[in-house]
This record gives sequence, structure tokens and C-alpha cells, in this order.
Amino acid sequence: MSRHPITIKDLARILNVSISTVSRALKDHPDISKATKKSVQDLARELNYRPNEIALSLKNRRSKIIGIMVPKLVHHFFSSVIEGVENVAYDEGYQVMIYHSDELLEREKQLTQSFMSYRLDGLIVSMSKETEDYTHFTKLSQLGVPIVYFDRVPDGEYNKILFDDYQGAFDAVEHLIESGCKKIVHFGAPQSMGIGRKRTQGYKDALEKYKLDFKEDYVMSCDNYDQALKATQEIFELYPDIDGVFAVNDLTAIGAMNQLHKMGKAIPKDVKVMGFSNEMSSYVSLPSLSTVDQRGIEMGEEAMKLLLKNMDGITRAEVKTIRADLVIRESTCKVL
Amino acid sequence: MSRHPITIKDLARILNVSISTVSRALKDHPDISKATKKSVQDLARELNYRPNEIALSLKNRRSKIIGIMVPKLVHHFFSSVIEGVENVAYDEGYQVMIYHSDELLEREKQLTQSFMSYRLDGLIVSMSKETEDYTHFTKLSQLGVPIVYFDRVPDGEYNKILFDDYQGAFDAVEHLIESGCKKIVHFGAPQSMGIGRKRTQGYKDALEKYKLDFKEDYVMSCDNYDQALKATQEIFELYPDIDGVFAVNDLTAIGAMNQLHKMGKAIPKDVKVMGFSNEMSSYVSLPSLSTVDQRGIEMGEEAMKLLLKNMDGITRAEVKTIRADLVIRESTCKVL
DNA sequence: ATTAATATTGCAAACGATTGCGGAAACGTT
DNA sequence: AACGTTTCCGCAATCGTTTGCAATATTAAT
Repeated sequence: MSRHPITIKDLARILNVSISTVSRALKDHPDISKATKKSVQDLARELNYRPNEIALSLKNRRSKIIGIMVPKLVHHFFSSVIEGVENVAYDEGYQVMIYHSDELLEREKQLTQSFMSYRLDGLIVSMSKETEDYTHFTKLSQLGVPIVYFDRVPDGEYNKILFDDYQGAFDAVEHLIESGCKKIVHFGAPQSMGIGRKRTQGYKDALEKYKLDFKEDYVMSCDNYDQALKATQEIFELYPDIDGVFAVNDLTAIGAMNQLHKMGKAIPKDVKVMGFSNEMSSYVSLPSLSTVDQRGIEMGEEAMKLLLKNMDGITRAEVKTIRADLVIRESTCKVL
Repeated sequence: MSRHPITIKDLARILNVSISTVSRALKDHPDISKATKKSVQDLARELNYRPNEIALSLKNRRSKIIGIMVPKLVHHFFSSVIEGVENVAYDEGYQVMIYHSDELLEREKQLTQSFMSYRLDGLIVSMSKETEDYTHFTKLSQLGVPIVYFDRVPDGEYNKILFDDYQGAFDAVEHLIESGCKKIVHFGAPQSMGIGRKRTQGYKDALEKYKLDFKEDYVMSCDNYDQALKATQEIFELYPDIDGVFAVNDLTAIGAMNQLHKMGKAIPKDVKVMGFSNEMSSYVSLPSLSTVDQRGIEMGEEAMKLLLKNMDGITRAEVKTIRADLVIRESTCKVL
């Protein structure tokens, strides 16, 4: 049944008018008589005519599509950013093309090429873990493509939407302290990653504010579930009187909780735990995990708004920071 | 810096040849002399020329893009299907456009319109929960757009990739029985949903095979975490000697486990629990949850392969079923 | 009735790329 | 020198749409 979708030409042929007349009639151009307009519009409706966006893209040199590139689809945070972007984009008549780099630099480069070939109008991107050299993005910028970075961003003067990792970490640790913790360990991401550094710094500064002793030993490089099991075992054998854990993400925190449970420590009675991200798992863990919400939807909305601004021609680099929200659950409950 | 990307015309102008010559030189057409070819190709490389896919789409009446429409991005299952689709698509030179219906029928319809406007080459779709009338998809088919449905599919003769929900459920319950359970409740999705019916049927048949008594009371309509907390409370107060739970998805199963824990029941000693889907949470729950893996990546790969077949002109409807894989973890451990 | 003004409509180029066909050199053959 | 081949290249149409400008038809003004 490969019948072509109907085009403006078909309408013109059927009604025995020129294609320009059809085109103008469809957009209510004043030059066209009421009668002609009506007949064209009626037929268009009847035949379910849809303009060919491809042809329009070619003609207008813009696609009305923007791209969003994320390193992982499965993370709740990225999914919610996408949702936020879509919210704003759809309202403005933009289509969203999702690019999934899968944390692969090669894939990322390949996708930027494809991005260019399809002449999308703008790009929102969070870089892969592997990405250190980001010239494939700056090249796009130089060609006049508006880009907004979020979360995993490059250094320098670019449009960015940032999550306030430092403040989130600070608040999280402060909350642990206020809940009664004196000896808090930190399971952090490698310090080569921006979020690793910032969250660790927040941890340190919160300790300092409350004059708690900071030990190098209390900071472990550990950012996933399985690593957390091992790291927890190790550190608690070394320092059995630790009473708080601040992890760089939720799964790491849950790993710590599960291992502590196995070691006979009660949460939150003996040890309090905080995660980071507010993934689904933190809601259903046992006990439920206090964490830091990254407000992904809001982040996506802000990113899209900033992109729209840039597509309108405003080019000065702008940075917007999203503040963290603590989500307090059982794992940090004060126990009387 | 809104300089246009360079086109075949630019190359032609610079080298003082016709655009047809450039076009042919770039594709190594035998009509073009070695010398000309070289100069064209060299310049193209130097100027980083990329063909305008939009123009090609218009000319060829095909976009080399396929769409995949999913109701939710955040579910691990859908994310992995997308990954599978991408794997095959990229190898075949197709770009993947992800459509996110967000479980909204309205959005779904809107997206199919947009899909048409962009003349994508094919569509892989899992329908939203709200979708009962799916004529917006069959209309696309009638226009010659190849469609492959997966997971949430319409009734009738269509291309489908199905997960064997019945067998997965059967195996899951059989596993519970073999682990020693005698009284197994089922937390199921509404019977209006296909997966609800099929998984419940698998549950019933497994019971029958082992001559276990089936009670209407043992089947509860309950398919999320919070509902599971309440349902578990209710059913275990009524029937304290239940020793097995089979839930329609992982979060429901985890809800059951957490409530049971609160009620002082030990898992897997007193009660064994099985989920369905193999989401991340099932790996990190306490105890870790036995579940049914839906092999999303494979499903995506099969879907894309079937779509490719259809885009090549094979039109007979085909149905492919993916068999379930049990993932055995602590929640169903035999306790000696 | 003639001219001017206005209301409608169509022609054709453009967006970037492909491709059938025809044409012009350059060559070899007699 | 005249012809046929071969080699290489350009013209122009095409995909679906928009739009400046020219052209025609209609009405009003004289």
C-alpha cells in the first residue's frame, strides 16, 4: 500500500488551481478569495493533508527539531530532564530528538555528525564520562548551532544549566550532622569528575562548619552498589564507630545500607545514610533512603528555555544553577 | 556566527565545476576523471563537507530515520528495548528518533502526526496504557508506513514482538512452588490489560499443574509499590499462612517484601517473593529479589530486524515471541 | 467606453542533492 | 581528413513548499 502521502500538488491538481494558490490558501493569505480558500481548506481537511516538514526544513533551513544528548537513558535523572525539555519544546512547536551516547565518546562524535547532517536547530547536551576533549561540540557552536550544556558540562564560557552539587552535598551532610552524626564517611565519585569534586567539597565544608574532624580515610572512591558493599565492610571494620554515610548516589547509599544490615548495624539507629539523586530505588529501599533531589524536570525546562533564547539570536553565554532539594526519609530519622 | 554549513554548490563554485560533477565525484562515479575526483574529495574533506540529509530525504522520499515510541522513558525495560533497537539501527545506517508518549493517548496521536510530517521510514511502538482505539496507528500502516509493535500491542494481524508473559509467569510460580511454597498469592495488574490477563493465567496454570488450590481471594489487583504495602497487610491478616507472593512487577514485589518485613515475616524463610521485569531496584532490594528478565535489548534488536524486513518490502504480518529468563536471587532461596 | 485601481491568481526560482541524457573534447582508425 | 569511440562533464528535472513579482480578471471612476 505504499501510496504517497498527499501533497500540496495533489490538492492543486484536484482543484485545478496552482500550487501557489493552494499554499497561500492554507495559510490564510489575504490575496486569496474567500471561496478559493474554503474549497482548498475543505479538501485539505478531507484528504488529511499534512505539510511535508522535510520540504519545509529544506526551504527554511531550519527543522523545528532540537536534539538532546544524554549519556544514559536508564537513569531517572536524565529521563526527567528529557521530560522537562519536552514540556517546553512541545509548547513552542518543537520536536525533540533524543540522542543516546551510551557514555561512549565515539558514539557521541558520530551523533554530532548526524546532528549536523539533519540540520537540527539546537542541541542540549550532557557529556559522556569519557569526554574530556569536547571540540566536536565547540565546532558545532562555531557553525552557529546553539548549544546548552547541562549536568556534565565543559569548562569555559558556555550556556550551562548546572545542578548545585556543592550545596546539595553540603545540605545533605549538614542534615546528617543535625540528625546527630559525629563521624561521617563519604563514598565519592573519582575526583576527576566534576560532580566528584564538588560533592566531596560540600562534604568537607559541612564538616568544617560544625567543627567535626575530617579524616582522609573517611573519603572513599566508590560510586556503585557492588563497590559500596565492599567499601562499607572495609571502613566499618576499621572504624566501627562511624555513625553516618554520605554517598555520591543512591545505589551506592543503598549498597552501604544493605551491607550495614548484614553487619548487624541498625539504620537509622546506629548509622544514618544519605544518598544523592532521588532515584526510584531510594523510595523503595529498606529503610527508605533520604537523598537529594536533582529536580531534573525543572532542569530540562530551564535548558530548553535557554536554548530557545539562543535560537532567537541572543548569544551571550549564560549559566543557571538549580538548587538542591533534600528529601528526608527513614534512613536519617532521628531516633529518640 | 551563523555561517551556513557548506554545500555541494560551494564545492562546485570553488573548483569551478558543475554541481553534478561534484556529486558524482563524491560517490566515485566512473564518469569522473581521477584528477577531478581527487580535487573534489580533497576539498570536501578539507572543508568538512557533510551531505544535507534533509535534502536527501526530500529527494529520496525516505529519511533513513526510524521512530520508536514508548510510553515511559524511566522504565528500565523500555530503555533497554531502545538500546537494542539502536544497536541494530546504527549498524544499518539508520538514525533512531525516540518518541515519548508519557502514557498519554493525546500525546500519542499528536506524535503520530508529527511522525507523518517528517516522513520517517518506519515505526516501532509500544502503546500507552490509555490506548484502546489504535486507529491512529493503523492509518499510518495504510499509508504504507511499516510498523512493528512490541510489548503493549494491539489485537489482530500485525507485526509484533511479544514477550512471553504467560510462560514467564508460569515459570516464576513454578519456581516458587519448587522452592516449597504451598499458598501463593498473586498481585496482578488490572485484567483489562493484556499483561495482567496473561501473567495471571500463567499463575493459575502453574498452580493447577502442581495441584495446588486456587483461591479467588489470592488474586489481588495491585500493581505498584504503595498499593502493595496495603494489599500485603490486608491479605496476610486474612491468611497468615501464605508462604509465597508472585507480583506483576518488581516494585510491587518489593512493596510486599517491605510490608512483610514490617509485619515480622522473614523472607525467604517464612514467605518467598517473586517480581517481574528485573528492574534495577530488584538487584538492590533487601533481600535481593528473584524476578523474570524481559530481555529488553534482545526484544529491541528483534523489533528492529523485523522492521528492516518490512521496509525492504516484505509485508506479511509476523509475530515473534521472546522467552522469559528467570533471575533467581535471595527472595526465593530455599531455606534449609 | 476608457482608464485606473484593486482583487485574485500563476510563474518561476529557491532550498541541496541526484541522475538520465546529451554534448564536447580527445583519441584511434582508416 | 573524416569518421567512430571513448572519456569526461554539464543541463535540467525532480523531491514539496514558499514567496516576490508579473499577469489577469474584476470593479470603480471618469
